[in-house]
Amino acid sequence: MPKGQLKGICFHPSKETKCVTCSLSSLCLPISLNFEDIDQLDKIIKRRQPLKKGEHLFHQGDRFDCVYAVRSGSIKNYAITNDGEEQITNFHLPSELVGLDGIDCETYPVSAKALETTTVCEIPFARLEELAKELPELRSQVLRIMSRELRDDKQMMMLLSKKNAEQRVATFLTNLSTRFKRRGYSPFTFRLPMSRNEIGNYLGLAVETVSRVFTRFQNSNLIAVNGKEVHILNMEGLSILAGLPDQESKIIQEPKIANEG
Amino acid sequence: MPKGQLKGICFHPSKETKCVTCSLSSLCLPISLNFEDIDQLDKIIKRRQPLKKGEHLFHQGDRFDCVYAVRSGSIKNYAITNDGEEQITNFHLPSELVGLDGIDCETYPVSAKALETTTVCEIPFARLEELAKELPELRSQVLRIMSRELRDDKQMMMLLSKKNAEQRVATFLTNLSTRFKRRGYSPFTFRLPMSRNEIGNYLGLAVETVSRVFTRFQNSNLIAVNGKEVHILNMEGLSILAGLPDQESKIIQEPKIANEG
DNA sequence: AAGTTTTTTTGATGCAAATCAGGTTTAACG
DNA sequence: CGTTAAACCTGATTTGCATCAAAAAAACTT
Repeated sequence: MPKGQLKGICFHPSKETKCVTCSLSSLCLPISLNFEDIDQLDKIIKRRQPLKKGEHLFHQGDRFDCVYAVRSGSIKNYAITNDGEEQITNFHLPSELVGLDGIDCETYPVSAKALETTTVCEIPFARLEELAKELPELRSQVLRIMSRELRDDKQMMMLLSKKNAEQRVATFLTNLSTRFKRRGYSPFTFRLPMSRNEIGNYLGLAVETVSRVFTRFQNSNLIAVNGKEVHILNMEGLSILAGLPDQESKIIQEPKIANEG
Repeated sequence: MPKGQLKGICFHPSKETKCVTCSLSSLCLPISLNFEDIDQLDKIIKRRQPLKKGEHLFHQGDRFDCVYAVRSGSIKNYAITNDGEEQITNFHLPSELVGLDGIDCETYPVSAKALETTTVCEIPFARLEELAKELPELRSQVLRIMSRELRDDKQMMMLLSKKNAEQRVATFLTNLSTRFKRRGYSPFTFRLPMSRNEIGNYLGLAVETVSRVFTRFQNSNLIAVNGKEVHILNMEGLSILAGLPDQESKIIQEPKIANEG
């Protein structure tokens, strides 16, 4: 399923890769940097030992010092709520940045945990800010990434406040599909890195509901599921259920009212 | 109820104020800038004519060019969903920045509408980026503000996926109270700038439910409501219902597991 | 490979909140 | 100022999903 070496096993990550040769650079921080600038960025980045499934990148409350780019595998962000429950706030796939919501904090506001064997690039934030002084492109790239995350969060808020169980799961699957596609994987066939429980937690649904919706989707030939393996059989049907993407909704505008400026 | 001139009526905003003399500067962009730097920031900011209730600051789909700081009044952000429904994504009070989620977009991804007579400072984003080149403090302030919004969004996601109707409304009221307090208003007595409908929309509840919860809170002497006027009678009770703030939750940590790094 | 734990699935039941319906109050406006 | 529309409240009913319970499947252990 993986194309190229996206998911290549790298036990010596330090010597293995540089941003310049990284297949993810077109989706990650280096976007829109020239070769020289990428090289400068590269110098401040540390490649860490791969995390095993269940290991933490950082804990809620740890001193904030770095942001991380996922190289392979996947990460979940979660917080512990007042009543001691886990609440998942995000899943991160390769090329995505983890830890941005801690920038103005002493400590990370959430924990980050590997869902599978995962490699990351560690970016000391202080040095990133230093470097950003000289590289306007890098600066605006950080802003763009954060702005995108803001928009994704608003989308998530809409999902949680307006969509029913089927729409939520359909949105989740099409969203994952899109992200896999951009990373060079098949948009139709992929392996879910997270459990049903985690999907439910993230989507504001009970595990049982997630399971039931999966079964229903299978019965109506939208998808075929085998454990964590998912095949999307009817992408259009799934997309319609999910609620069409943003382009469409932009056409629909609120009718202008009399007292309008 | 307002203290000082926070909510002062200003029909000639252009000559009226500069960041240096603005009572909100300690909450807004100029934070941590010295006098000279504030002056530079001031030069790129335009004070617009006040918006009347219901007027738009911008529409979803308008070309993105400026972010705005609310000076007085309040703004709601909303998007139109695929099925033509309005979905409110945020309310903005004085000193808060509007439009940050459009930074990496051609166009604003949401609309912004005045909930009452509202004055804003208009900040052309291109010029802000220019200025940020020379002012590292300004740069990190923008990052901090965005990072904070990210965290607020995660909080909102938790509210929407885990909290029941009473907890949502309690959270909403205590949150507003805190924000009013920081801005120099009473945390116990304030006027809701938005309708029950808008509260429900934002909190993922039906209008009727919001209304019922208000009544229940009133019956249990947590608050006294008269239309849009709210008095908080038992702040502690309300806070407990809302789920205690972040400090508490940081103490509770997930028990470390065997396979931990 | 047998045993143990965890995850997933399926069914039955209960409940919180949505929806529906009606009445009341408040705001808007000619 | 009176008329109309919008916002708000309250009760009755419905319903989607959570919860409870328990079996089946998968994933670790030894």
